[in-house]
Parts: sequence; C-alpha cells; structure tokens
Amino acid sequence: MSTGPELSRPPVMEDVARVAGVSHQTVSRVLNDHPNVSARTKERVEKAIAELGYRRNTAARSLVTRRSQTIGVLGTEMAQYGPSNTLLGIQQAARDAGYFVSIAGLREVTPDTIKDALGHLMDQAVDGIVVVVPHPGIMEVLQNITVSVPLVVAGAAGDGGLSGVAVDQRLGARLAVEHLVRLGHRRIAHISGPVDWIDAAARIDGWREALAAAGLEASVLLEGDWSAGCGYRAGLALAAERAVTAVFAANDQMALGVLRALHESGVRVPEDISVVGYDDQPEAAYFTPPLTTVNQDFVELGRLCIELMLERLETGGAGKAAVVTPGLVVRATTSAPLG
Amino acid sequence: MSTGPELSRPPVMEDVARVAGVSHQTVSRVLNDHPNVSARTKERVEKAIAELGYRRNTAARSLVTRRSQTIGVLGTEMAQYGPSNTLLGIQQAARDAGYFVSIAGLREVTPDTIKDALGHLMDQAVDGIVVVVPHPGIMEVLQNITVSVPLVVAGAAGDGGLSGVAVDQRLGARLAVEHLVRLGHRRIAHISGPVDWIDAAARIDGWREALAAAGLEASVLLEGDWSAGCGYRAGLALAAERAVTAVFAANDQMALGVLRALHESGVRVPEDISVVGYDDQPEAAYFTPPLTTVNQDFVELGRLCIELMLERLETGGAGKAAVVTPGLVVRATTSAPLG
DNA sequence: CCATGCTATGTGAGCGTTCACAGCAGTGTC
DNA sequence: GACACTGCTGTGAACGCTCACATAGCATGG
Repeated sequence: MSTGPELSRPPVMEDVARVAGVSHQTVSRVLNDHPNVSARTKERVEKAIAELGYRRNTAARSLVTRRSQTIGVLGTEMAQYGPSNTLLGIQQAARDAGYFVSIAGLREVTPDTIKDALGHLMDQAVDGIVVVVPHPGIMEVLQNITVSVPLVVAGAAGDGGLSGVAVDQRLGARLAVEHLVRLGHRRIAHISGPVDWIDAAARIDGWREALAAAGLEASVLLEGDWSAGCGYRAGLALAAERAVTAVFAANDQMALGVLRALHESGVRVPEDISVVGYDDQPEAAYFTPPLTTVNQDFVELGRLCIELMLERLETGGAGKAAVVTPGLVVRATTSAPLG
Repeated sequence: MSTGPELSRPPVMEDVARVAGVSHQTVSRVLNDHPNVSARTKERVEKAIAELGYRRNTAARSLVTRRSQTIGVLGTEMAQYGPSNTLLGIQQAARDAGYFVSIAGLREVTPDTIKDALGHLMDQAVDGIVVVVPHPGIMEVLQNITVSVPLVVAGAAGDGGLSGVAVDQRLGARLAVEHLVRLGHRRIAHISGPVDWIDAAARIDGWREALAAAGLEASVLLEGDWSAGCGYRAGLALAAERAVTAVFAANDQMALGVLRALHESGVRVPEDISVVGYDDQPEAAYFTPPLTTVNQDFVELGRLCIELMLERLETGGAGKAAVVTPGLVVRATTSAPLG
C-alpha cells in the first residue's frame, strides 16, 4: 500500500494501469488471460492489482460483453428434497467455475409465470438457464419460447431438442419392482406422484414395464401428491383391501405415510406387505422399519447440469447429454410374501 | 408493431424515445417514476415501451447507479430443512419486491470462505446481503468485516449491532420441555444439534431454563449433528440406560432416529419414554408414532428478512428487528410417565 | 414589465469495461 | 533494403443508462 494517496472511490482499471505503468487495455488483457502479454508486464499488473485490491466491475463488463457470468435457475418446489439438492449441486458447480447463480422460483407453474420468470432472468443478462421444473408441461412451454441463451433442463434430457441431464427414473422404478418380483410378489401396487410431474410419469412407466416383463398385471395404481399425508391415506386403503402384497411408493415421504398407515391398521411390514420407496433420503434408513428404496443423487444431477451448461457456453455446441443412474438400496421393508 | 423496420438488436431507450417522440431522458424519467412528467407524455412513452417490447438494460443501469436490484444470500447447508425453506421465503419476497436473488453457498464455514463468498457477492454489486449461516462464529466474522451494503442475519437478531430476524428458539425449546414437565416427567434428556450452531445453543438454553424453572436437573445432554443417524445412536444409549422418561430432540430427524432406536430396543413410546422433536417437518405427523414437536415457520423467517432488508434499503435506517415465534404441536409421542 | 419561481423537457457527460484498430519494435525472407 | 509477419502495447470509441445542468414555457407578484 505504498502507492500514493488512498483513493476515496474503489480502484478502477485506470488506477491499476497507472500503478503498473501500462495502459488500461493491458490491464484488461491480463485480466482476461490474453496471450500477447509479456511475462514481466503481466507480473507488474498483477502486483498492482493485489496492491490496490482491485476488483473488476461486473456491470461495466457485462454492459459491453452482454454476458454476466451468471447462470439463472428457474425452479419450483425449491424446498423439496429433490429440487433443493439439485440446486445445491448447481450452486456449487457454478461457483467453482466462477459463475454467479441467480434463482427465480415459480409459485405456480403456468405458461405465464414461466415466461415471466424467464424474462426476469433475461433482464439480468444471465449467460444460461438451468430449468428445475419437473413438469412435462414445461417442455412444451420452453419449446415455444425462444430464449437467446442456452437452456439446460434438469431431469429431462433429449426431449424435443432441449438439452438436459436425465435421471433414469424408469430404471430406478424397474429396479424397485424387479426386486419385489424376485422376492415372489405377484400383486404390486404403485403410489405415484402427481401424474403431471415428469418424475412421477417415468416411475409409473418403470413400474409398468417391470410388471409386464414379469407377466404381471399393473392393476393397482394410486395417484398421490408426494406428501406423507397422501401416502398415509393410500396405505389405509391398501390395508383395508389387502389386494396386494407389496407397494412401490414414488418417494420416501409417501412410503413413510404408507408405513404409518399399515402399522396403524395392524398390517405387518414386511411380513404382510412389503414397501419400497424412492429417493433414499437420509432419514429413510431410520424409518420403522428401515425403508428399502432407490437411491438417486440429486446433487450430482445439479453438478452435471452445470457441466453441460459450461460445455455449451464454451463450445457453443449442443453438449452431450448426461444421465444419472439410480440404484436400489435394500433395507427391512421388503421380504418374500408369506401367503 | 407498426413502427418502421424491426431492429436487429434489442431496443434501447433511444429507440423508445424516437417512437414516443421524446428524448431518452424522458423515457428514463417515466421508467423511474419521476414526478415531473405530464400524463400525456407518460402514456405515449409507455405505449412505445410496450410496442417495442423494451426492457431496460440492467448492466448499464447498475453501472451508473452502483446498485443492481439484486439481493445476495450467503448460506450454508442449503439443502437442510430450515435453510432451504428460509431461502424459499427470501426468494419469494425478494421477487415480489422486484429484486433478483443471487446465492453464494458455503461448503465449509471459515473466516476465509465467508470473506470469499462475501467478495463474490459484492462483485455483483448486490444491494444487500441476507446471511443464512446458523453458526455463532459467523457473527464475529461479520462484525470484523466492513461491507458497504446492509446485512441482515436470519435467525440471530440484535447480536452485536447486526440487524436480523430472530427466531425465539429458546421459547420453542421451553414450550417442548414445559409440556413434558406438565405431563409429570422429571428426568428429561436433550439431544442437541452441534453446539456450534446458534439454533442448537438456543434450544439447549431453553431446555435448561425450563428445567431450572421446574426445579429439575439438566443432567442428560447428548450432542448430535442433526442427522437421524445420530438420533438413533443416542436413542440406543438412552434405551440401554433407562435413566430418563422423556427426550427432547433438537430436530425432527434426530427424533426419528430416537423413535427407531427405542422401537428396536423394545422401549415403548410414549408409555416408557416420551419424545419431542423440533421443526414440525411435514413428515413428523406420520412418524410411528406421530411426533409431538415444535412448529417453526422458516418460510416466514425468510420473508421477514427481506422485509427488514427492504426497510433498510429504502429508509437507510437500521430497521426494527422482527421475531418469529414457534408453537408446540402435540401428537402421540408424549404422555405422562408410567412409573 | 421584468424579476422570480415552478413545471416539463432536452443536452451532454460520464459510469468502467471491452473491442477494433493502430503503432512499433524485432525477426525473418527474398 | 524493402517487405511481410509476429509479438506486444496503446488509443479511442462504443455499450445503455442516469445524473447534473440548461432551457423553454407559463404563471405569479410587485
């Protein structure tokens, strides 16, 4: 800090240039890693930057470049297990790559709110947008909107020209059901998520496929809303009917509700009815009994979205789509049927 | 869209001015709600804006105003129940007020990472920063850093000159313990969160206070890490010793672990041991048995943080600190002790 | 009738950066 | 020795907005 009087305003490039004895443009070149700067000059500039505590003004930069080093996230249900962990992954990966993350949450998902939020993000001149909106409707809306920046959809790759990172949830669901089939179950119910969620639909498909492959009927399908409460109600119904020997719930919360309902109804798990969940939330291992479920790495999903985004941002290409693969975790809620 | 040739570039103020037949400055005045604009002119300008689909360039604006209409969030453990819901509230309230939200997550909390993230946010010229870092260490660090924008701390008001929105967690803990005392329990254990969390410390204090007020001893304190796993281990220990008739866990996840451990050990809940949780996550009602717990509105917390922030931003004052008040929710894990 | 004040509008500069271009050494080629 | 070419550096003009100031019009008042 030996260089002249302290400035009252934050230092700008010109100040750095003066201290380093070069022009502002050379400072800019150093900052942007341009090739044609001699090592000696570069060093001098870097020293001046450190000395003054200079930080480049983002607004000025993005005014001229029309980029902002910011990635926008368009999301819903951000407090849910999946989305919040995906956001975490996005955030970490983005910051590692030197990007800011700006979020726009949707309270309800309609074409209008989506357009509105997209506009909100575009106003900020985000360089790219990661969409964490797990409803199939979103795809249509996105396809009909032209956004001038790359779009990456979390959890829905390849659909109609939009790039994204898919989670093979069909596989996850098949894994769950095949496990039950292998144990000898023949009547396996499914409590799904809301059918207007991509994830819910994929898990239903997986359930159907696995049953079909085993020559079994996909007869008992109850639609839920992801909440423990509706899992509970579904569980009560299943306990009353006793038409199935196993239940595959589309997430762990609903499985928890089922467990609760079965317990309350005096139905033993897994002896009378086996239960499988989905997500493998950290708590699932401590349900009573510990839940057999399907593990899925949402943080990784977020990270992959950013990886894909960076690839598109840098190469301008479409970027190869990635896939997250789920795996079965067997605990204590599944066994061979007694009957 | 009847006005001349389509522009290849996005429209700027000058374009709007031309269409409206005024100067760019008048357009700016309309945009910023300046008083001295005639109604007729204002209307013409607004029509031109709509016609061209003009959107003000944020970068240019913030280059000159040195503000960005962005509120930064400094957070940790963003995927946990509390923080993720707080973030949700922040995000909603901020957008309602026309602000962007930019997040910087901390993977680990040290003075360096905090400074780093703060710098990251300041680089973006955020207008204010909401801190969602529930560690007491954060306060010291923040006090020793001078940031040029308002800082609001979620969950820790009044501490050392920093403004924030507090949650009366001491009260929440007292509510839980008083409930147990009223039922007749005399030996009440506490499974706390990590003691380097503000929340954990406050809940311990509340537990101690309530016990002291009832003339009871605060002897059994087990430190946990918020996870169901450590609740489980604590539960096993408590089941083995049988030194207490009630357990107050500092969050619902740990309570879940306790429930699991007690069940496994053949200890009945609530007959042999009563259990109270904290947070009232939506799942708590479906634990086996349904959990008595303390309700706390994290989304509201986030909202209040933004409210406080806006007040500080607009009035420049300190803003009155708000408080979120928790409430007890009695379910099935508590009853009078048998012995 | 001119000084004064108020309202509505326009003009030009400047915010801090990057981009396009110009310059100017030094090196190699014919 | 003229020419191109490469490597490094500097100059000036954008980018799109807001701010400070200037100006014009019109009423008010002595």
